[in-house]
Amino acid sequence: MAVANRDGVTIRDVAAHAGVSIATVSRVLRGTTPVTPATRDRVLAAVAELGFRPSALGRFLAEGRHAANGIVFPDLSGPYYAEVVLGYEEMAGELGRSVLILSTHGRDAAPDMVRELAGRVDGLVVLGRTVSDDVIEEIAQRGIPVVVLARPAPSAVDSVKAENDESARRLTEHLLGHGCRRFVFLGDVNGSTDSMERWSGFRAALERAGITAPDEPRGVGLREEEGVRAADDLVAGELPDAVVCANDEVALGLMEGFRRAGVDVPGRVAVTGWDDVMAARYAGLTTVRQPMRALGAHAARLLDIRIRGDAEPPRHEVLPTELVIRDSCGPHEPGNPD
Amino acid sequence: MAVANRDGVTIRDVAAHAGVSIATVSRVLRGTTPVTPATRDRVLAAVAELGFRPSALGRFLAEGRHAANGIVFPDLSGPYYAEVVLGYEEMAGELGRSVLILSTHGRDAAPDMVRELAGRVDGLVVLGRTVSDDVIEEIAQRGIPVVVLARPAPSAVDSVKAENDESARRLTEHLLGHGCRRFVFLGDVNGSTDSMERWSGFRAALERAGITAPDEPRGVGLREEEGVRAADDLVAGELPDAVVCANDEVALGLMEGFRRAGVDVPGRVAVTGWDDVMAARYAGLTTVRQPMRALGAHAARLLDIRIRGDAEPPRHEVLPTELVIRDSCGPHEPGNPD
DNA sequence: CAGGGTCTTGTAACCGGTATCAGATACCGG
DNA sequence: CCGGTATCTGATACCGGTTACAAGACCCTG
Repeated sequence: MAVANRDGVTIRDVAAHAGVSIATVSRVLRGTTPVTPATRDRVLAAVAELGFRPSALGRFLAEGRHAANGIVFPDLSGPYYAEVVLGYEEMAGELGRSVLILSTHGRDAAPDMVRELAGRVDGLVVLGRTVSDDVIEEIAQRGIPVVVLARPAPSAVDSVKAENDESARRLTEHLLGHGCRRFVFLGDVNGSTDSMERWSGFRAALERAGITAPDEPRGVGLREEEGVRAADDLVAGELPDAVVCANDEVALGLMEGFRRAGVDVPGRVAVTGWDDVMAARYAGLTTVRQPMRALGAHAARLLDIRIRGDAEPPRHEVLPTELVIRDSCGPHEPGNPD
Repeated sequence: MAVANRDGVTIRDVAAHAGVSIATVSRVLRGTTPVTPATRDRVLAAVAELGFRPSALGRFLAEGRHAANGIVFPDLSGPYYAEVVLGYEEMAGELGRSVLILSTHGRDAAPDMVRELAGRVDGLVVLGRTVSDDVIEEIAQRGIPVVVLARPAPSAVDSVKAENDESARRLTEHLLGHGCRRFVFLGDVNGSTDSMERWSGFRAALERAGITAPDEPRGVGLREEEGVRAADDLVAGELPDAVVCANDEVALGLMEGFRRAGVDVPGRVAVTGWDDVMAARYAGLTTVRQPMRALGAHAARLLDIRIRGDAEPPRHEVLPTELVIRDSCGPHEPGNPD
C-alpha cells in the first residue's frame, strides 16, 4: 500500500525489500531483460509498497544524457518569442525531451548562463542576438548540438529562420502599388538579423522599382514606446508616404504616436509591421505573418536529429511567410478579408 | 592551451594531469577548503589545458539537488501565461535556478508528465487547471515543494493569485455608473478559478446594487473565436446593456463579432475584458490589469523559500489588480488617459 | 628535542541509478 | 545419465562528481 515516502527510497531499498539484487529491480522497471513472473511480481510489489520512484539524476548520470533541451531567447515579452518557445516545447515534448528555458535579458552574464545551461542539456536552441558566435561555437565544439533560430549560423550548426527578403519585396511592392514613393524604414538593423534582412529586401525592392531608397533605416529598438517616439520625430519633419517597420510592436507604437499627433493613417501616411501579433488585427495593421510556432517546432526537430547522432552537413531551413493586407497601408476595394 | 575536447574529460583526468587527487581538484574548483597556491595553479592549468567542465549530472547527484525549478501551464498561447512564465524565469534565474517548462495542452498524459517533471526539479509551480489536486498533493507529499498559481491550493501548499473579487466589484460598479442594468457574463467558470471568482464578484456587486444578476454565466472557453461566436448568439436574442468577459481574448472576439454584426460598441452594448493584454489597448477595451510578471516572480520566490527548507504554514499571496477604463464601456468626459 | 597543533592532501565512501559479465538453474536431446 | 545450451539472476564496475576522515608534513613551544 503506497506509503507516503520522504523519497529516501532507493533502488537498493526496493531490492532488499523484495529479496533480489538491484540489477533485477532495474531490469523489471526498464524491461530490458526478461525476468521470471514471480520475481517480477515481488519487485513490483516492493516498488508499490515503498512508493519507489527512480531518481532522475541517478538514471541520467548512468545513461549519460539529460533528456532535456534548452532554449535561449532575449526576453519573452511580446508574442513572438512566446510563440516560438511554445512551438518548441510542444515538439520537444513529443520527442520525449523536457525543455529548459533561459532568457538573457541582455544581462552581461548571458554567456556564462548559456554555458551553464549547455552543461545540463543534450542540445540547445539559440534565438536571435542573445550571445556571440564565439559562445555558440564553443558549445558546439564541446559536442553539444546547437540550432540557431532567426540568426545567422556560425560554423557548422543548423539554423531555422523565416523568409524575409522575398516578403519584404512583396510588401514593398504592395506599398508602391498604393502610390507610395517616399519611404522610411524603422527597425534595429544591427541588433536583429531579421530586421536587417527585411531592410535589405525592402531596399532592393525600391531600387528595382527605380525609387530612391532611404540611405539607412531609422535605428530604433523593437518595442512599442520606441515606435511612439519615432512618430514624434517623423511628425517634426516632412512626413513620408509610408513607414515600413521591422515588427508589429514598433508599427503599433508608431500608429499610436501618429494618432496622438493627429496624423491620419493611412490617409496621410501608410504604416506596416511584421509578425502579425494579435494586436495587429485589432489595429488593422498590414503586416507579414511568420509561422512562429512552426519555427520553434522545426528547431526542436532539427535538434532531435542531431542529438540522435546524425552527422550530415548543417541544414538551414527557411520557413515561408505570408503577407497580410489590412487597412493601415491604404484603402482596398473589397472589404478587408480576415 | 584550451583544447577542443569532446567532453570526455572528467575530474580524474584533470587530477592525473595535475598530479593530485580528485578531491583536490574538486576543492580548487569549489573553493571549499584552502589549497596551496602552487597546487592550485597546477590544477587550474590542467583544467584549462584539458578544457575541463564539471558534469552537471555528477555534481547534482552528489549534491542531491537539481538547481532547477519547474513550471506547468496549460498552453502558452495568449499573453497571460507567457508573461507569468517570464516573470518566473527572471526571478528563478536570479535565485540561481534553471527553469523547466511544461505545457500540458490538455493532454491526457498530463498527470504523468507532471510527475516526471517533479522528479527532475527541486520545486514546482503549477498554473491553473492543468492537473488535479490529487497529483499536486502526491507530489507535495513526495517532499517536493509546490506552489500553485491562479488556482485554489490543495492541502498544505503555497499559493499566489491575483485579486479578483474586489476588482470584479469595482468593474461592475463602473458599468452600473454608466447606466447598464441588464448584464451578461461570459467565461469558462468551471475551467478556471479566476473566471469563477470574477463571476462571483460580479454577481455579488449586482446583488448589492439590487439588480437582478444573470442566473449563470454564458459558459464559453477563453479564446477569441469563442467570443466571436458568443456575439452571434447574443445578437440573435435581446442585447444586454453590458457584457462582462472573463478575459480579454473573449472580449476582443466579442467586439469583433459585434462589429461584423453591425452592433455598435459601446453605443448599443458595453464590453469589458480582463488581463489588459496589448491588443486591449488598441481595441480600446476596458479591462482589469493583473500583474502577470509579478505573479510569476512571487511564485518563484515562495518556492525558493520552501526549497531552502522553510517549514512555516502555507502562505497565500493575493496580488492587487488595477481597473483600466477605456472606451468599450461607454463615453467618458476627459480624454481617455490610457 | 619531543609533543602538540595546524595545514594540506589523499583515500575512499558516498549520491542512485545502468549494464556487463559470469555463475547458477533448469531444460534439452543423445 | 551426461554434456550442452538457454534463462534468470547476482555481484560489481561503472557514470562523474562531493566530502568525511585520516594521514603526512610542517611549525612552534616548553
